[in-house]
Amino acid sequence: MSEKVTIYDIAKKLDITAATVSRALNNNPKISPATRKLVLEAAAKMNYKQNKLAQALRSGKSNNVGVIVPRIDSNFFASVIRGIEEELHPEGYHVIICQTHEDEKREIENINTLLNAQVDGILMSISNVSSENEHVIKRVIAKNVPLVFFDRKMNVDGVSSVTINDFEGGYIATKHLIDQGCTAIAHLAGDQSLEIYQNRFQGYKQALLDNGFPFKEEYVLRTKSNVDAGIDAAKKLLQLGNPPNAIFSSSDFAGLGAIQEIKEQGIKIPKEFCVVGFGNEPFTKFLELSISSVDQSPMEMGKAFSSVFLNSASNG
Amino acid sequence: MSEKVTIYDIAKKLDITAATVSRALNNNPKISPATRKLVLEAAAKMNYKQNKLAQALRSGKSNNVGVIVPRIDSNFFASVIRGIEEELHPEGYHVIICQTHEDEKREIENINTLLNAQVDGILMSISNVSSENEHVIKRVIAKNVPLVFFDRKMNVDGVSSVTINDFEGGYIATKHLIDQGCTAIAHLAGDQSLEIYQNRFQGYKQALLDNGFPFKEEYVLRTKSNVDAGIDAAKKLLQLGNPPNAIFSSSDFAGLGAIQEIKEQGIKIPKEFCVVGFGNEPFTKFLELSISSVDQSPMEMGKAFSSVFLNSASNG
DNA sequence: CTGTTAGCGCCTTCAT
DNA sequence: ATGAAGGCGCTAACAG
Repeated sequence: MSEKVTIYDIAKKLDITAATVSRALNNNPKISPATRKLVLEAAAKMNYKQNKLAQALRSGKSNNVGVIVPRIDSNFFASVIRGIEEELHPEGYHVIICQTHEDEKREIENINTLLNAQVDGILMSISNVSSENEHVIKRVIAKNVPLVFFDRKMNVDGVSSVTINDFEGGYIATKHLIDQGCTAIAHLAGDQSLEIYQNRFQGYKQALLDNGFPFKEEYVLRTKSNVDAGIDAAKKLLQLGNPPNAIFSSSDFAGLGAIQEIKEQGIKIPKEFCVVGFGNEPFTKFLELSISSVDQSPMEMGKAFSSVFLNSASNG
Repeated sequence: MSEKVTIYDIAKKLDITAATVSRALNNNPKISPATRKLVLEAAAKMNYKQNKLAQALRSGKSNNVGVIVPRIDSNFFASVIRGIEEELHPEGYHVIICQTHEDEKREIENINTLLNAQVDGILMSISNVSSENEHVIKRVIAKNVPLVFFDRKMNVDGVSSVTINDFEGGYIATKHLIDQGCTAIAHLAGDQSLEIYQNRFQGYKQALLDNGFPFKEEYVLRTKSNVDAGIDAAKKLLQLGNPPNAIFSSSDFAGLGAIQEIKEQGIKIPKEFCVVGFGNEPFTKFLELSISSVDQSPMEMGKAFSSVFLNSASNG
């Protein structure tokens, strides 16, 4: 039953003050080597552990950062978090996870809870763009808590963001299909209120334009990022009088659904039809060339956030 | 610049005491409806947010739980965490993530940091069984911090654990292969110092025995849980004078590697060779029957932990 | 029903 | 180099 050991316990045992113990423990220069040694030894013997909570209250610094993602069990988000954790752990920070499930209320609620928990920074991939959460986000800024967006962002003054170049990604993906000899390329566009999807869409358009292909409105379908949405979309596309022979999907999941449907209809992939996804979910690696995917390098994003954060933390 | 608003600020404005404000905010029965209303309104107007840190220090309860996993970017662990987060969020708890990368030092370090951060509970999938970490774990118990193992566990008095029945899983997987007509079944066993791998191995043995198949030592290879290890293992097995025609792999990743190598050698899966994995990484779903996998239901594990934890938290 | 007091564990002036 | 004192923000025990 090792009870709580505080600096007072050490002080009492050594017949000195808690202040002195604190100084010794914190490598304060104003202390004699002798007492420091004594304190350190006693601390070790008594198995003293600093109470981070008290320190946090005192210093106003919790050494925690919050990460808000739609869901954690997606390889992309998990990898981002891994990147953050690996970078920040050595600096003494912890990572607190929040999920929104794309729900705006939970998103706002999560920001507030993290603020109440006095996190030193917040990294988020926003689910919704609305005046509601814009309001909360402004409060984060007012509180001087470093906020960084990643992947899906929102343009707010004073907020950095870490994204890949989605325009370029969309461009490359489309160009890749063109290079493969595809002549009629459809696009599964995501939620167009989110900038990343807009940009991927623009990249797609630009690639068509630059390579002399016409842009056809009926080849663009807005889909959710899941397998079923991809199946539906593929069905619709294949029913067109002049169906496409390739798809650039904004999402790996939708792309996978499309592939399933296309195969289902007896069309050979990739001989007769090509699909490129976006996001690089690990399953894309095992589909034997039937789907390529633009890599978002999530680990790198996580690490990028960490340096942005550490910077603003030390300058703040 | 919305500065920190404390209960003292509210108290001053209303010309009452901080204690009264606190009571009003916490729905303490001993307070007049009138003052409560006043306080609540003022709090809202002044945009007061409770400082959880202060509350935590005061109450000795941080409302955080720590989760220690080898890595977070594995679908299995991510799903467990998702299960925990979903269950615990409504109860006001946060989830703090730590990764060990299978490193014993980081494992011990993580436990200590979580303890220092005053978490209310710890859920961990241990990487190593050693006297070192057994020592730290005993300290967790001594501190009365609820500790629950999941997936990979360790037998320590006073520690619950949440696992699937690995023995049964191994048994079912092997039986499945036998039912498919496989006659020579090899086993990629994991690290045998971990109980889950021992149990899967035992399940494998038992299934062979119960169905009249001989157990052959040379059919059992200890492998790490990654693709390369699976490739190596398959190479060795196929070089045997009497090679197997099926593999039960303790790990999906090793299983995948084995499949790659087997295909590489021109052997048809699943016609000539069957592989069953364990863990249910999502990619197994897209391999068109070439690999089956035992489902570990990670979300359920996460939820199971949560109820164990909430129980001990309320009884503790 | 409300005010007073005290302390959670730590650190940091201000003295000495 | 060390001690004394106060406060981070909150709540619980004790008065009244």
